[in-house]
Amino acid sequence: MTEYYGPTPLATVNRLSIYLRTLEEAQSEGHKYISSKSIAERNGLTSAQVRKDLSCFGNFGRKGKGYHIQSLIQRIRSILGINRKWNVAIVGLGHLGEALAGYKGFQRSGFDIVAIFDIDENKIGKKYNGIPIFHPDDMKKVINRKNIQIAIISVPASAAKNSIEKLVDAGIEGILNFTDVRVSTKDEFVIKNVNLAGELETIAYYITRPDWQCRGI
Amino acid sequence: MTEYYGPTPLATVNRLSIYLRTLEEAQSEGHKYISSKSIAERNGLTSAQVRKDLSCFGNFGRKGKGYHIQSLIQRIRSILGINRKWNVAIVGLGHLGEALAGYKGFQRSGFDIVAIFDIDENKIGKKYNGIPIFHPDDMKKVINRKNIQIAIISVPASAAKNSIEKLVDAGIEGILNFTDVRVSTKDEFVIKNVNLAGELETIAYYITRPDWQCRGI
DNA sequence: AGTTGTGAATCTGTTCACAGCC
DNA sequence: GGCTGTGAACAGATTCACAACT
Repeated sequence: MTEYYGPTPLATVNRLSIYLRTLEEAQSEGHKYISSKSIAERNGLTSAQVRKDLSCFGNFGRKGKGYHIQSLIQRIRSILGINRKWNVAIVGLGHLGEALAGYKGFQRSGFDIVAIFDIDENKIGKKYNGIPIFHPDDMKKVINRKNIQIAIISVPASAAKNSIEKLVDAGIEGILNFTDVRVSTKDEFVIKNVNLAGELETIAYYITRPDWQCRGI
Repeated sequence: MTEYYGPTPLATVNRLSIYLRTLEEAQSEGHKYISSKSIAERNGLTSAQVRKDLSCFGNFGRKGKGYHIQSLIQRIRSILGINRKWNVAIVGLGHLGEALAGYKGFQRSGFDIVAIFDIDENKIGKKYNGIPIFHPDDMKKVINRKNIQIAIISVPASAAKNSIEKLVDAGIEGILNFTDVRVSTKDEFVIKNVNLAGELETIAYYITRPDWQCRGI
């Protein structure tokens, strides 16, 4: 029996979210236990990979039986750190910002969007989807007062760098960045970049080169 | 000199989009040449990685000088398959669908959104952002008539599986999937999944475990 | 029989370090 | 001196295969 569960592969962390959704799905189908094989099949993975991923965090399974869904859900939520509430801000209320502010999936994982920042004077002081809108100059104040840990950036590329600096200055802990801008920083925060055009470009690449096959990416 | 540029690492393909944006940025700053070191620094990568990535596709650089920006942009666009137009459909005109339909970044890379599908009778026959809205039952007809290669799925999870099946049946070549649903398929199409809640969950994980350090993800 | 957990083997991707060219 | 391109070394992630348990 292994006692030390050391640095976890980044790839494993990314898959935990997928496992969580699979478990919730299996539970809603009325299952009590699920095997690594079933988790794998539902996601186009191998069962060995599922077992190895989960074994990074402990011995959750029962041989011959599989994993107890209810308790594995709790475990994964705890591992991911979503067995609590997170306060989230959205910076930039364009189309994308509106979509993210209205996205139901965030609430379900314990992410509460509690503030929006935008430079449009017509929006400031009002609410969108029940969420108050502030001027970016008030970022530090609002982030501290509302105890916001994570920000989602959906501003135009030209405003991105400045927004990130302001957020870091305000003491934000994590940033989900939807702009093209990439920061290389030594500061103490976590940043994850999502490049929407890049996703389509990757698809175009694989369509163009069907021989170098790679279906699910 | 290597003549065969074989199966390219998936990770490399993903970075090509980043390089492309970096090159466009450097060009707009007035540069003619750029070194692998500069590309790397702008993105928090190593210069060796940039060189190795680019060397997958040919010898584009000039020793002692760097890469000619203008021609490297053309090369990468050609490699990615975006030196042409792609016709794209959006399936599901909720908040996210609207955001994607209005997203400027797609146009810039040659992705034209030419059709939207939604079940809302009040929307069908109208336009959003100048893009005509159709009933999903007409998918096969519209996709063929408008020569659509790629679809973006932003429907509720409950409708996702059906939408994917309809798209594949209509002969779609690539799908960008924003729903939780994962398909494991043997069919001849490329699918890429983007999990928005999962992105935030990964951030929560790394905030919760600051010791297992990993800043830019 | 069915399934987990895991060491070993394999595969994939990154970094090093330097020859070769400008 | 500066920079690319790349083989070799290294690190990371996946798959194999099987002992152990129910």
